[in-house]
Amino acid sequence: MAASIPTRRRRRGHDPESVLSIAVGVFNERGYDGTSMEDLARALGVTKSAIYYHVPGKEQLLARALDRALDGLFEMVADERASAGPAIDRLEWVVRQSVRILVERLPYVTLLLRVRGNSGTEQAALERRREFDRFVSHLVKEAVSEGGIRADVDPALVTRLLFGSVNSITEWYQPARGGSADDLADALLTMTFGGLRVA
Amino acid sequence: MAASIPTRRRRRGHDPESVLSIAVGVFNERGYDGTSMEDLARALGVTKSAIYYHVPGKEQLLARALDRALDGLFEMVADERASAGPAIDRLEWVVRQSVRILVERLPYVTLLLRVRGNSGTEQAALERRREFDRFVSHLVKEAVSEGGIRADVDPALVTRLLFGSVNSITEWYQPARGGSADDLADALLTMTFGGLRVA
DNA sequence: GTGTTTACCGAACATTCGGTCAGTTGACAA
DNA sequence: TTGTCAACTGACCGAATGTTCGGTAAACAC
Repeated sequence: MAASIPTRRRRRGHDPESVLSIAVGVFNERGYDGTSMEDLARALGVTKSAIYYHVPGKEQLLARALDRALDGLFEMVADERASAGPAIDRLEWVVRQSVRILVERLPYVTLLLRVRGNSGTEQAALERRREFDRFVSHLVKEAVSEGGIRADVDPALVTRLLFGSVNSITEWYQPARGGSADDLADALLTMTFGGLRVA
Repeated sequence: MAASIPTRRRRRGHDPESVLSIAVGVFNERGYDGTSMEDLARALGVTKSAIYYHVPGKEQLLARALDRALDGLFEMVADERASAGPAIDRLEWVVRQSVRILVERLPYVTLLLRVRGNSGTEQAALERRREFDRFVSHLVKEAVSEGGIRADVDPALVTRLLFGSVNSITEWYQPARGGSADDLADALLTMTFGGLRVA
């Protein structure tokens, strides 16, 4: 007789990681403030109080999720490819990597982009995000002054419009149906760097 | 004397309109779900219960705000300039008008773009919004097949990236400091239609 | 077997939520 | 002077909120 069929032997069981990933999913569906611990409990298949065995509370869940997104962005900025070479090439690389991170860590970045600063946790995340934005903005300015980007546009404005397009990916991208991160980045760079209009 | 026509002398105080515009401001600062009626009361300088003298409740406030944004978009779509002429020109016009509406009705559109469908009110707004998106998406497809827009990009994808850029305006535009809606639209169309890169 | 740990439940906590209602105020008309 | 009425207050309601805590069944270690 087959000694031990290990299926369903072990009790299901959550850990902080699985709680986080499921919670972030619900946060993105209903919004952080619109999500109650009861909602999370239902999604996890446990009672409210069980959540507190794995994580300290709702806000910690948010903090961990936001860090996961921000850490990705800052790891990229630290890469030498973000600091060496022609600014236009660095910008293209940063845009491409941003799309990659956004797709890889989709739920976490989605959550980050919806943060409004309602708590200390959110304000801290906003400040880190602004630091990233400043980095990119500086890059665009360099690209303009190096002649890689047309000079008849305001660099700060272009940065915002460009990353508005990048960040919008969180609003509609579905990993199952959409193309790869590279395909996305190709389309985005074609439009913003090359232009849509047929000459 | 036919002076029975009531001279509209108003006492100091609020009306449904002023309550709405202040409420939408708070909704955009803290998020709809993150805003309590107590928060609104504080911003209005009255007690919670005074709000109910002017409006039926919190969700009605949201519904009215969302309609104000959506009505603007659908009025534009109904204009003949959205339906007649080369698709590339119609698209440019729609983008330009979208920017204009977004700037004119900034707080209302901002609120609309953050709706996730948590209630019947929100779901109804989402459905109207999707209808608008479908209109624009169709316009891009036409522009591709008419040869106005390069054919090596997926029309649906381009629509999303393009309007991701447009919609991002709500995330950072400040009427006091930023340029006019026309300036914004110029920069946006320069980037997306003409391309950033110097040839 | 016994003891320990893991993962959870159910009840309760104080607080806040959106909303109701009887009553008050003060500007105005008569 | 009196009455009207728009605009508002303050007390309150039941429900929902995030969180705590005592207890417990199952899995594991010995």
